[in-house]
Amino acid sequence: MPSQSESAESRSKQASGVVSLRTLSAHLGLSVAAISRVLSGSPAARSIPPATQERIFAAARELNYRPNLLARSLRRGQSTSVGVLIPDMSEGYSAHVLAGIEETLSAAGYVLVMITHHHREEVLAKSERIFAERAVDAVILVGTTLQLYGTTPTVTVSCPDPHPHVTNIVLDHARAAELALRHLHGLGHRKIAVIKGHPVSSDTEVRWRSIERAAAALGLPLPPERVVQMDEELQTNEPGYRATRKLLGQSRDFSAVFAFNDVSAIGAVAALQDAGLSVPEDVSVMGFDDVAFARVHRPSLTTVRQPLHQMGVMAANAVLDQLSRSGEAHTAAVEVVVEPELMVRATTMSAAVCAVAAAA
Amino acid sequence: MPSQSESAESRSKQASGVVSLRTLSAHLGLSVAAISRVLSGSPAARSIPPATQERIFAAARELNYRPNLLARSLRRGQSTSVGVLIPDMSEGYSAHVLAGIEETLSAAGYVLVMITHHHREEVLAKSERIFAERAVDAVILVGTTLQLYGTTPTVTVSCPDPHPHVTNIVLDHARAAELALRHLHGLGHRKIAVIKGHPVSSDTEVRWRSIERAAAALGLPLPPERVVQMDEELQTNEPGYRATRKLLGQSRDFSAVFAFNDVSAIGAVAALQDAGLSVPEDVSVMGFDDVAFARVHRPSLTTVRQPLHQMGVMAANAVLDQLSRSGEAHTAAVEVVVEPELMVRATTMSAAVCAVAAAA
DNA sequence: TTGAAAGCGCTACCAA
DNA sequence: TTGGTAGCGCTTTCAA
Repeated sequence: MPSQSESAESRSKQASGVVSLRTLSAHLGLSVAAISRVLSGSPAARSIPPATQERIFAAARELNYRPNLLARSLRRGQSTSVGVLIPDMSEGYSAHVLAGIEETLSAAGYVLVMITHHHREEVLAKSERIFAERAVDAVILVGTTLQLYGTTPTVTVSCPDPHPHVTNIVLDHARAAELALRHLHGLGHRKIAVIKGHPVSSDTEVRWRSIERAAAALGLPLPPERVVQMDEELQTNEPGYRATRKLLGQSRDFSAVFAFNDVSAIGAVAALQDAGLSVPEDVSVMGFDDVAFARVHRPSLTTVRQPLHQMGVMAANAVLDQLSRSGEAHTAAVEVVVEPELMVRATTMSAAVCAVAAAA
Repeated sequence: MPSQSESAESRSKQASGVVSLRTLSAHLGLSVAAISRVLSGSPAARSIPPATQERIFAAARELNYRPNLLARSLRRGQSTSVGVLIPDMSEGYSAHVLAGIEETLSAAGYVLVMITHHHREEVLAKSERIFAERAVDAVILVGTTLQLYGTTPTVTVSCPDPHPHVTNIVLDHARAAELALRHLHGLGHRKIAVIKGHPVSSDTEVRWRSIERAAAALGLPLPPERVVQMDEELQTNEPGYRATRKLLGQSRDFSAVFAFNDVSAIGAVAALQDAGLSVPEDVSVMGFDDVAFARVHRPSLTTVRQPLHQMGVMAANAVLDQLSRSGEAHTAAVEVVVEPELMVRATTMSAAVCAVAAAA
């Protein structure tokens, strides 16, 4: 009824049907400020009587009020959004990590600003602009060479370049290589071939160095003719297939193949079979990552499991943690190391062992 | 040098280091309005001399100016963001569609506001609030029962409920069923078992009805004992494995299995093999979707291909199309029908056929 | 050709 | 306990 409110109401473009604080203000005869305090859960709301608060909540519900987060973000200087830079999203590795990130951050009310770069330099360069324009509160990089975004809190997953102000979630690569090679060694393998990743993959270098060290520790030689590198970053089995063909051309003097990841391991199995070898009877194959189809594939794939989903969750939590105490001194460099796990399946089991396992 | 600019400068919180139009204004001695016109590519910029424009661009580059899209969105009443509601993102189907959406929309300067609902009712309900608060310009629903978001332009992919104002990208299910059954029929199969999808999957009903019709047209009976339904929505091979076990318990009188999707087809292959049957010698198996591992799996999976990536691209383009002519009358209901494609691979080839194919 | 100013919806400061 | 109001950074009329 207050005519003053009426005029405020008509001044606004209510024809558009958007319910703002002004709409509620006119409806309730209360100030915009009071309503904002109550609905945004501001600490200042404590000084407003419960009866009034209830009236405000009721009106908000009735008129279906939605705060405009763009306006809130502009005012508060934070957008409750997090930038995510990832090579790809339609393949296993990224998808698992991304799911963990998404789940955690959206539960906390955040929204993702996702960029998939497909390892293209121009997209990486553009990412800074996009994140800045959208005013993301933080950035998560997955499997990507480090990009720095000024003072924006940054968390990385499996990024090769450590940096004093960036939290990095990394696998214990030394342990991973040890698990894999020790397992093969334990099965009696002494001549092990290795498929290195494509140079563009962020884990390629560190993985290879870890394998070299673990092999040396076990006294396993890694002569050049038993090492091949993938010629493409494609997330299909083809690069692994081709790499294994090349390997077979260089040498047949090996009894096990340690592939860069699961998808290339599947390609390796196919190439070995096409060459008339059987897996695991003639050659054992070991994958890496434990993506969904590693278990599903026949023969099921022995692999070193990276807890990818959990790594996504950890990255998201690291972001939330940094954002929650953004007033404090810059946190020291953190490297969160996660543990790999050996998943023993059919591709490293002899037929006899398989039968026993199936019976169990 | 203009002291007036100086004061404008100092009034602002330049200590924060954020370069806004005001910063540029102070730097250049030009009005905020003029700079905005030039940098935002407004048509009004044509009335500004090239020399001045160049000066403005130079300063923007030099000071690394980034427009604040939050502020722009607030002012313009559109956010250049699109909401995407999807069951899951870490499995094949959604990931392929999502990749197409992401690729297309991010090339157009849009950002996604993604919600994964995992078929949980409360998340679906919450989605409206999230999209409204973030002021998305449009919404894309993937494999989800229709949600209506007021006047927000909406495009759906594989959604069961047509609606007069919603563009729906759908597969030609009749054609898909016909392709699959005709192929099996052509191989001589007369007793075909079917694994129906879980009731929660948006394609389950329409897929089943199409199969019934195509089977009738070919004179193929579908007795209840040769039909099973998946008991879970999980995107692993397990529901398909269990369904096939159940099927084998009900009947062994079939020579082919048409699974609901690729992942359940893989489960079916495993279950058949575990029951001592070989694929495709004893039983042929047909999948649906053609996700990445259908080709990679051994035996490789014959399947009905949905152009999932392309469907994502089409959905994104439909959104862009609607947004570009938002002044015009509401476009009529559109149903974009995409064509399935039969991918013949090993699981429906007899050993003899396989050998021929491998030689080719 | 350029600038002043209103205002998008919100929050937070300062008064009352 | 409540309200007025400045202002986040931007675009866009309206004037000059």
